[in-house]
Amino acid sequence: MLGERRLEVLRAIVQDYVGTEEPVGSKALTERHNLQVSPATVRNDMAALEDDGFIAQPHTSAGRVPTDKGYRLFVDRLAGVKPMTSPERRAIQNFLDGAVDLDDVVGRTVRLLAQLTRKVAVVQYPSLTRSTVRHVELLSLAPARLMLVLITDTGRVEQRLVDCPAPIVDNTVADLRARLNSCIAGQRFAEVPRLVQDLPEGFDAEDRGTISAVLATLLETLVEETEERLMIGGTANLTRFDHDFPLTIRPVLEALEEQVVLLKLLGEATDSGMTVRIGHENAHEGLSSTSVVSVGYGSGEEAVAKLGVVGPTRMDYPGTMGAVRAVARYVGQILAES
Amino acid sequence: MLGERRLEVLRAIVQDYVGTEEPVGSKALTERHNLQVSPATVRNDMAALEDDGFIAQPHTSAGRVPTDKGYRLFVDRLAGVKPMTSPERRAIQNFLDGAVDLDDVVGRTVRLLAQLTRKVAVVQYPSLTRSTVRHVELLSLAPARLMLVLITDTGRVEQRLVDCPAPIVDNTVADLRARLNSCIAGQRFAEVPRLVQDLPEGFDAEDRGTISAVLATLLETLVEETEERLMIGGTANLTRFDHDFPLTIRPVLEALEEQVVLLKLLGEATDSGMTVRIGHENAHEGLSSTSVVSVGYGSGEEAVAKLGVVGPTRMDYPGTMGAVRAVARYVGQILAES
DNA sequence: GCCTGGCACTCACGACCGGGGAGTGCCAGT
DNA sequence: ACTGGCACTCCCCGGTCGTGAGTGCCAGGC
Repeated sequence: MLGERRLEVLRAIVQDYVGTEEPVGSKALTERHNLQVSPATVRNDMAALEDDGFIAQPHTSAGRVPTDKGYRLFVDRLAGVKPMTSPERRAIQNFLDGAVDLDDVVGRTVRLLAQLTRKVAVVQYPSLTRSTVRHVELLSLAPARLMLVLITDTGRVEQRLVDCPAPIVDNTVADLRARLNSCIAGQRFAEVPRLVQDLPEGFDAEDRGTISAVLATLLETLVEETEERLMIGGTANLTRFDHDFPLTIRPVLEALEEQVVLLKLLGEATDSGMTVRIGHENAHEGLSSTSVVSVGYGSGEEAVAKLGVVGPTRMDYPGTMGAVRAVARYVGQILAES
Repeated sequence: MLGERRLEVLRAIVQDYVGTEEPVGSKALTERHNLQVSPATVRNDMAALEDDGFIAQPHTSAGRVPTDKGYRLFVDRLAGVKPMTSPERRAIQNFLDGAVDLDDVVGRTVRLLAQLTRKVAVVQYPSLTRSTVRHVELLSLAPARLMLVLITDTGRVEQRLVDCPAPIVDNTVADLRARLNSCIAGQRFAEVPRLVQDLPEGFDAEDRGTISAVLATLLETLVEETEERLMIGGTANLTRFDHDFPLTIRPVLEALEEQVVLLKLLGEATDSGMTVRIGHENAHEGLSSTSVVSVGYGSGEEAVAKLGVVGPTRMDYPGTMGAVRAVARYVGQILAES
């Protein structure tokens, strides 16, 4: 049962608080925003908003501060996504265009996001689950030792050593390489296990053990590398908001070092659209006074990975969301080109 | 002109200060360490040490604190390297033994160092400059597009796309691959430019452009990848000593994000033995109240890369140096095995 | 019924103050 | 050359107090 004006008051409180970093009072509100009512009226609205849990006061007779719930309402109903200006867009594109390989793309993206949002940036490497195999290479390093190299369409390269149960001749290796490639090149990872299933049958019995070892390693690589890697940056920005939370910076840093936590964090984001997790909505308690803005990105229609930023709950949501969305788009483009 | 006892006093001051994190006074010193003299005598020594710039007092009539110069003398002449206990050694070895590939080795090393020293850990990827080529692979992705994959003896894999000036047939690719490998496999990177110099001459004129492109890319890769990558971890440990430097943590984080700075930092370390850079000895001003302990590591005799930790100048130097040295040794072993 | 101005009340914050204590420098004595 | 004594310095800690922003509530006006 929130009146239109009350929502307006909440919006004003969020905006002012984000700007000033100080609890905002009724008088200041009426002055800065032209709500056409008196402070007293605003006070009534504030009392109501507080009853509903959207705002809170740090101490009796201090100004009001938005709660997690208040921010939630703000992002859901009151705030749009602030689009980037065209100079900004150009800067993003220019910066990302200079990348030479996948590591560089991810590295640049992290730096860009961190700089743009002045927050901690997290970028997941493009996932292999939805990727396709570009090429598989087999090299014999020693009579009974092979190296398996897997190249994906996102430009990622993975290599594994394979110890063979029996020596294998180069011709067989070449044969296996050719068959493997004709079998799975261009195919999605998910399809690979099915496709290689019958492969050993075309070979001599003595080589089958080796073939199986190779295939086992290949499948293992596909699974293992589905556990994503990620890159983070901009941790120095944590100090930008630490005077509010001198105690909180520690658990945040700790959480950021645990890849598992971060992957889960990004993973929670729904595939389509942007996800904003505010304060206690984050499962990890070290992040209970931070918000996470994340979005999927990809070279095609589907998202192949996620990226996002971690900042204080008191953040400029529209601006941050705009930056995150813009960066995600351009990274997608870059990946599609390469 | 420092008497034996004065050195002893300095050592005691450093040890106490590192332990208590508080300026240490003459009385406390005589109590905790059995210097067989009275506080007054110690005061005289302290005055002399202060005149020589080894210690300082934060305020008049507070205790003394070691200066950078004091720490320097301490590590140079007063402190040994504290060896790890054998359970610790075993733990290190066990932890590192579980690594599956190079990334994993480096990742584990960073975590281990950070945990062991409770400081920020920095580990450089094994350098390619002294590495040897294990294998070069060439794949044709499209009629006029090749992929070059370089595999090193340290298990590192680099790939590059090569756009060919003219289409090239698979046979030629295979031929080139074979010749390249027989030419440079097992050779040091530094030798490669000389070795491949005459390679194009064995091929048809029409393919020479492509061959040159491939070789150019190969050499470029060797150079580019000599610019090292590195991994850092344990930044959460910064908060462990930040109550001393609440202002300083920011520039430290910033310095840590600049790979260039870090590489230079590690690079300064001499190849043999451990290097300790104390406070202002570090070129980067953001690190002027931190010390860096670094050492080279490698699979053979020579160091292929460096690793180290960054912590407050007030650190347990013997213990830290012991941990760093031990980790470097075991990483070297692991690399040699793989 | 909703909005407004007025009013008394609450508290965080910063300034000020004063005692206690750890530490120092110096000096005279052994 | 070392020691004990002594006066001095100054940080730190706790308590007090004034100020000001902000609040809740109430009575009155549109």
